[in-house]
Order: sequence, then structure tokens, then C-alpha cells
Amino acid sequence: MMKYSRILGMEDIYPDKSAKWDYIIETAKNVSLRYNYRHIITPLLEYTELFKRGIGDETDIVSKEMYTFEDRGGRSLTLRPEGTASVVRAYCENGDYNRLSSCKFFYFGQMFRAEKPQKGRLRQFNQFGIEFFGEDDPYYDFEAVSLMNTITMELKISDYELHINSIGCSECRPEYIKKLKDYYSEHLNELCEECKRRLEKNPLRLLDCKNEKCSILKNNAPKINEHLCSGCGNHHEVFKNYMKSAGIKYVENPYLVRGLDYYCKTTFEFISPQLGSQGTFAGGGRYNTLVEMFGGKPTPAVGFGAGLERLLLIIEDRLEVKNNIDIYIIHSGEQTLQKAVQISEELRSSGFSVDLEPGRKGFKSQFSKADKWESSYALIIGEEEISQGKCSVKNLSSGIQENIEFSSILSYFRNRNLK
RNA sequence: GUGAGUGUAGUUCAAUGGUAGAGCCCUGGUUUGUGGUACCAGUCGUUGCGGGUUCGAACCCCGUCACUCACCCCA
Repeated sequence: MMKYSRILGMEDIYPDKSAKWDYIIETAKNVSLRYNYRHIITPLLEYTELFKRGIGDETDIVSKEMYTFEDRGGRSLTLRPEGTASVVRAYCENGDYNRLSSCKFFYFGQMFRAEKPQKGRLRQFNQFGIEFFGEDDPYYDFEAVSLMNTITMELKISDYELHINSIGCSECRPEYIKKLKDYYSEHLNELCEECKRRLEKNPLRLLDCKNEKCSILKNNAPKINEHLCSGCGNHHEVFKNYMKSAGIKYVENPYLVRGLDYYCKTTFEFISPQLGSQGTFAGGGRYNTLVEMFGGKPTPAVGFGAGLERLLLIIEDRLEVKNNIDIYIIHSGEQTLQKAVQISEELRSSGFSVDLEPGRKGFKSQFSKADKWESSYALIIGEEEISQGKCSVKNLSSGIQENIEFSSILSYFRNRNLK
């Protein structure tokens, strides 16, 4: 029996999965660069206060899900539970708000939340995300959604829904929340226990209770999109117009409220039916006051986070990612092995993926290994070949084998357009 | 934090109180220098752990640990 095991909620991603993982990352990175977003890398640890202020003291993430500890100097540090707060901190700390390269960012990274693990939810998980700083223009809300939509399409994910909503701003939201509270207070005894608490603590959350009675109440509850101020209402309309002209399909979901305190105006979620109860694989929205809250120059912003593990769950059974090698070298030991090693090094330097095994195994076993690695070619260097100054190349999908001079190996493979 | 379910070979799973088994994987052979397909053979276990009931427990009971799913909340 093994001595050590993984920590609960933290997983190992083995090569059969990691090829698809890398493909997701490559896709996200390529799409981001095409939208002119630039890579930002921030630390895994931040002062605890950053997340308390940024995400909100009362949120579940901060109140019970953070990995927090003291360093040797007695300062409270926290493993980041999400990406936005760190990027905003970096943006403020950099201070040069006019620098061209400091307004469009994308990031990858591990996040940590001490929740009970389940499908699509881990304690250490990975997010890809983008953040845009500097404009309140709804075009950028659209750009964020469009960027994620493009990634989703390029990953060949087709059965998903994009839900959008506006949750108003500091002007119109308090008024709406008052109306919502008034409405639910009239139906207090019809609410489930949980919702009675929500009414005081976080009234917006009343809208996504799954309890049957509460759902019925929800249908007649005041809807936020009917109570937006003119600024927010207009912002939302312009946002939707961009979506329509780009042909991005969406579902207007007046019940979409998001759990982090900093959001305002546009919120959105990408939802897949594949993921069980954790359907959201990307979510975000606008946050116009966070930069200021962190002591920066007042700067509107918009962004989203996407869960890499959730994306992997969606594509893993449906998307084939090429994961083979170019050339497997087969030899019969001794001098042929020396020659094989020499050639493998040359081929690798020239960009081909090459493998071989030093042990003296039969050709059958070596061919079988070549097949298991799904090698495109087998390069055979045996006693016969050496004595003729040649080697044999077998195309493993067609089965065709030919003899070539040692000196022409590189040009042979270069002309075959591998990869 | 709450609730439910599951722990058997490397892996996926059988075996409903009476000798722990199969597919896949792996190794070898049919084919001594040619892979994939086929056929043949072989290796693989303190049934998560501890206790109890019983002539006898993978199976029933209690405890414990681990994992999974769900609630809450979120990516």
C-alpha cells in the first residue's frame, strides 16, 4: 500500500489528460492575444486584507473558504481564491495608468478554496481570466464575452448557454433591493428557512433558490432589469446590440446574480449541461469601483474567470488532441544503439519528437512500443542496415518501408511535413 | 458545515453467508529482424482499516478512514 496520498480536493493531471489541458491553455492564450490582451502573472499569495476588501467580508469565499495563515513575521497571508483582486492590486501598484500595455490582461493560475469537493469543484483549481481597465463603455463588456465565446467555440463546445443580466449600480440597485425585500417580506411564511436568512444577509440570492415554493415566488418578484436607472438601462441595451450584431446568442436571465461583491451593471455566465450541478464554466462582469476601493485612480473595469478543470470535463470525452511522436528508433543493440542515439539527438535538435529504448529488446517489442506511442515513423537501424551504410524507414500508418542513406535522414523527414 | 452513496488485482467491474473471478493493461509465445488484428499462455489480492455476530463474512452489525455525488456557494 502506498504511504502518501493526494490532499483532499487537489488532483494530479496525468499525461493522457494534460494534452487536452495544454490545448485549452493554448487556445485561451491564442484567442486572448488576438483580442490584444497581454499576459500578466501575479503571486499566489497576497495579504489577507486584499481579498477581504475586494471580494467582500460577508461572502462565503472570504468568510469560510480561504486558505489563510500567518507568515513568520505574523502577517496574515492567503492563497488566492480568485484572480481579479490580485490583478487589480497589481494594476494599482504599478501606478502608470496611462501605459498602453496596462489595460488589457489575461492570466492563468491556481486558485484555492477550502470547500467540500465535488464534480467540477476542487480545492486547488485553475482559472483562466481576463481583465480590462479604463473604460465604462459597454463595448468592453461585449469584448470580454466575445473573447470567451470564441474560446468556447474553438474548443468545439456547442451545447452551452450564455446567460446575461445587469445588476445595476450604486444608484439603482439599493432601490431595487428595497423593492425585493418588501416583496419577499410580504410572503415571509412561504419562504424556506435558508431564504429567510438570505432576506437579511444577501437579498439578491433569494432569486436563485431552487426550493419549489421559493421558485414560484420568484416568478412574481420584481425583476432587476425593469428597475435599472437610465444609465444602467442604456448600458445594457448597447451591450446587447453589440452581441446581436456579432451574432452571439444569449439568454437574458434576470435572476443571474453573482456572488462577489464587486460586480455592477453587466454580469454573465457560460453554462454547460455536462457539468452536473456546477454548470458554470466561466463567469464575470463589470466592476467599476474596485480599483478606487484599492486606492487607485477611479477606473472602470470588466473581466471574467473561466474554470480550466470544468472546461476539461466538458471536452475530455469529445475532443481528440494529437499526442503522438514523430519517430521511434529501433535498433539491435551495441554499435547500432550508438548510431541510434546519435541520430536521435540530431533529429531532436531539428525539432522532431523522437524516442527509443536502450535495452536489447526484440524488434517485435520495439515496434509494439512505437505503436503504443502512436509514432508516425519507425526508423530501423540494425546490423544489416549498418553494413550497407543505410537505415530503413517505415511509415507506420501505411506500412510502407524504404531504405535511405544515413546522410539523408534529416531531409527525408523534413520533406514529410510532420506535425 | 449538512445529507446520501461507494470502498474487491495496476485499472474497470463480478461474486447476496460456503474454494475471491472476468475484461482491459502488462509479460511471453504462435512470427528467433517488423507494430496495429487474431489465437494461446503467464503474472497480479492481507476484499480500505479495526472490532463484533456466525461452524463459516467481500457479503450482516458497530466504529473508523478514504473517495464520490449532492446541499450551501462558486470557476
